[in-house]
Amino acid sequence: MTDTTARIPKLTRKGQATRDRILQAAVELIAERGVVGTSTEDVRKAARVSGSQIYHYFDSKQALIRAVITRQADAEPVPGRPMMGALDCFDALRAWADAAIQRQEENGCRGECSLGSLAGELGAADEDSRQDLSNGFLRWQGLLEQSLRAMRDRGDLRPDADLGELSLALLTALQGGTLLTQTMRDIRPLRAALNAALSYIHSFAADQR
Amino acid sequence: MTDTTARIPKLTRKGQATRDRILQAAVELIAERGVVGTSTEDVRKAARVSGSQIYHYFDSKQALIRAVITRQADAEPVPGRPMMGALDCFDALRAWADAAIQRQEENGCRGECSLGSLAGELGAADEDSRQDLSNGFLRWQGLLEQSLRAMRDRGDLRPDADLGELSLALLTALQGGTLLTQTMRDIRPLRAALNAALSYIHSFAADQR
DNA sequence: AACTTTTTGGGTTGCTCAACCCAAAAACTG
DNA sequence: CAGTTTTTGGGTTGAGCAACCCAAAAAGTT
Repeated sequence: MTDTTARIPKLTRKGQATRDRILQAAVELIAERGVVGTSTEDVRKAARVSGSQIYHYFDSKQALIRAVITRQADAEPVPGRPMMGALDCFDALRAWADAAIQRQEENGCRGECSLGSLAGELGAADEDSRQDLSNGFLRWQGLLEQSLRAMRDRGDLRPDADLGELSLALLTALQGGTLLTQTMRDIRPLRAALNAALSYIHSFAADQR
Repeated sequence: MTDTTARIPKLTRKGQATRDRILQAAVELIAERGVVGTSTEDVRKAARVSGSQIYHYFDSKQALIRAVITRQADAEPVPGRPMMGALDCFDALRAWADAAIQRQEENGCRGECSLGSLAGELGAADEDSRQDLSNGFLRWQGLLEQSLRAMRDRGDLRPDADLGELSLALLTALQGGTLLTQTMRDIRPLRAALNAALSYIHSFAADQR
C-alpha cells in the first residue's frame, strides 16, 4: 500500500495538530457533502488554515482523501463504541447494535462519512482508494470475528459456528442497513438489518433458548 | 417528484431510440467509472451521438443522472431475474439469491451501477437524487414484500411474520453484501449476507423442518 | 540566541467540464 | 411533397478547482 502520509521530515506537536485539524475538517465536510461536494478550498476554510497549508501536509487531494479513509478505518465501526474485548456475549452484541441504531436516529439518519459511504462514492472510481477501503473493511471484520471468537470460547456459540461468515454477515448488515437508512432517511432498514444479523448469529448459540 | 424526463413535445420511435441509447451509455459508463468519473462528453462518444444531442434530450447532467437512477429503479433488483409472481417459495428465493451471487462472480465482483452504488455516491450530495433513490429502494422493498406475502399466503411462512421487516432485511443484505463484495472484490461478503438473510427468513417458516 | 518549523496571504496556471448556441442537412411522418 | 423532427458538427463561455509558487513573518525548539 502506498504511503500517502509521510511527507514532512519532522512534525512538531503544533504541526501534528494542524494536520489533524485539516483531516478532521475533511472528515466532517465529507460526511455531509460527500467527497465530490468538498473542495480543498472548503477544507481550508473549515480548518481555518491559510493558503498552501493543505498542500504542505498532503501531497494532493487524493492523498487527503486516502488519509480520511484510513482515519475512518482505524476508528471503531460504531463510533464511540470500542469493541476490543468488550463484545463477548449476546447482550453486549445487542447493546452494540442498539448503539449503532441510536446514533443514526440522533443524526437524523444523515451521513457519517463511514467507510460504507466512502466505498460507494470511491470504490468504482479509484483503485488505490478501493484498496484502502477494502483493508478497512477487512480490519472491521477481524474485530467482529475476534468478538465472536471470544463468545465461542466462552461457550456462548457452538464450536462449529463459521465465525468468518458470521462476522461478514454482521458487517454487511451494518453497512447495508446504514446505506438504506441514510438514503431513505428512515431508521427501519438499519434496525431490520441488524435484527436479522443478530438473530442469525443467535441461531448458532450453544444453548438454544 | 420533479419530472426530469418530459422535455420534447413529441418523440418519434427514432427519437426514443436515441434517447435510450444515451441513457444506456450513461448506465454502462457509470457502472464502471462512477458518476463523477463520467463526463457528458464521454457519454456522447459512447452513445455515438454528436454535439448537442445530450442536451436535446436531457435538461442537464443532473437530469441525465436522475434518469439513470429511475431506469435502474424500475429494473429488477437482480438483473435478469424477474420477481413478479415468480418468487413464491423458499427454493425460488434461494435461486434468486444464487443468481445475484453468480452474477457478481461473473462480473469479477465489479460494479453494476445498481441503486446501491448510486446511493453511496449521490446520497449525501444531492437531495433530489436522494429522493429518487429512496423511491427506488421503496419499490424494491415492495416487490420483495409482495413475494414474501405470496409465500405466507401459500402457507410457507407463519402468519405472524413481519413481512416489512423481512423484506427490509433481505434488501439491506443484498445492498450491503454487494457493496462489500464490490469494494473487496471478493464474493464472500455477498454470499454471507444473503445466506444470513435467507436463513433469518427461513426461521419464520410455518413448518420448522 | 541560533535554528528550524510553521503559518500567513497573496498569488498563478492550466485543465476539465457543464451548459449552451446555431444553422444546415438528413430523416422521418402523414 | 410539405411539415416536422432529428441529427450533425462545429462552435463558445464561464465557472470551478487542483496544483503549485513564494517570500516574509510568527512560533516553536534546543
